[in-house]
Amino acid sequence: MKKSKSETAKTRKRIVEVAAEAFRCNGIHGTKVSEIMARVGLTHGGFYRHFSSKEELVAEACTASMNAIVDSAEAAIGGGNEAFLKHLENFLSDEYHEECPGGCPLVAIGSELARADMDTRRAVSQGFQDLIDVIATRIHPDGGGTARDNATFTLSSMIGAVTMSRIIDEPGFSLQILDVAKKHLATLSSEVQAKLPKKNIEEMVE
Amino acid sequence: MKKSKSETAKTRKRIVEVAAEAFRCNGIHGTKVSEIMARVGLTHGGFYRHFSSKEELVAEACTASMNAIVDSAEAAIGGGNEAFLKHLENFLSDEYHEECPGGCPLVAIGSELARADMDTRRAVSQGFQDLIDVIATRIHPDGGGTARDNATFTLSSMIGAVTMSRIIDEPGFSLQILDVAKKHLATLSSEVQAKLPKKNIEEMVE
DNA sequence: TGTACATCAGTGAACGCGCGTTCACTGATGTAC
DNA sequence: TGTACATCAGTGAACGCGCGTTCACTGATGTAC
Repeated sequence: MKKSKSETAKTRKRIVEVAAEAFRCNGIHGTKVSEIMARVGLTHGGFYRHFSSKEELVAEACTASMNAIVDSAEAAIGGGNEAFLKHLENFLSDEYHEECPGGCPLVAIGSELARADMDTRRAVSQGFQDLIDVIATRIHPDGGGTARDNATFTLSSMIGAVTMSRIIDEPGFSLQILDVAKKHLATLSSEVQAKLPKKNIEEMVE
Repeated sequence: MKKSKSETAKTRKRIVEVAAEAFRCNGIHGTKVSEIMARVGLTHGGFYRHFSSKEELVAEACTASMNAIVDSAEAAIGGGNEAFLKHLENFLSDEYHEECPGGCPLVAIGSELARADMDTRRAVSQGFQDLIDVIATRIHPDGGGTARDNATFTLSSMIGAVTMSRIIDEPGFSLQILDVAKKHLATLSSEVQAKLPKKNIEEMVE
């Protein structure tokens, strides 16, 4: 049953993708290696041809999840200020409703990540910094100190809001938490627009 | 080895206290029943004289953790506006450094809570709402709509900041995340003071 | 190009450990008379 | 008040299941000649 190199690589990638989604849905502890492999269409024994341990997979899956989020944020930046705001607002809605596929590991497995091994935390930290950079660039093109601070606060407060909305057992209140966060997002955005000369905003779109 | 009723109750309470701290330190999955009992000074077998399952203990431990936080917030409200602000700022410092005893479960085990059973989530949700009430009262005595929204955002953004500061593997950046959140806390506070007539603030102290 | 051998992705049974839970037992305290 | 029995918190061995990991084996593909 030997496979070609490209097929092997494809399988490995598929395992990472499936794992990333599973971890976000059910947590790291809540996801079995055998479950991931079954979802890929393989048996669990073959897992160790691709990874030396579950931990190694966790690190790669988190990297993949973070990269996906950073990429989509970078893509959204091309759509102008309002489109980017919508993109952020989306994070405060879809996340909560769909729960599974399009999630942010910082929210979905946040407290597990704080106790994860070095590689995983490093990967996730890098992704967080990248996200901040993207948002800071949107807030102010030179990405200077204040813009970065604002981006940091914006991101961490969004993460807090979604985290809480998922813990709360009363759907109406969950939505309210997200709505309040959205309002603050809008406030920030209008402040930014008021401060920046219009042409700067145009330039930002590059 | 039969114990008096009050002794039995004391033991049970002690188990809850120890468990609450252990869960916050090492997570729910990361804490063994036997470990909790050992720390109380008992063997694991006796656990089931007090609780029907680990899950039941989780719910009670979370209730205890949340109650402690709400109580200390309520106590801080008596110290005036500045003292209360300091209290909130503390949440954004001690939490991060001491990591263990004085922690908030919403941060320490946030993503595990989102997947916890009904009783646990209900207990934690109640605690969150209580905390919001306390903060809203401080922001505006009648605790009306806007005050509650502000309190909600304040709390959830604080939770996000501490959550992220614990995930990030670079200590300097962790502190920065917390500092940025503190700055926003101060901003909110000064806005509140500017808006409220001074006597109202005095009255709030009751 | 064709043949023989090496490689290695994938299989599925089995291992081994951890951990929640159970259980027979102990013995100190509470209770009934 | 004193005595006999019942209760039940706590003990520690054992159970049982789950899950990460290992391993002997298979057979299709890659490689050497």
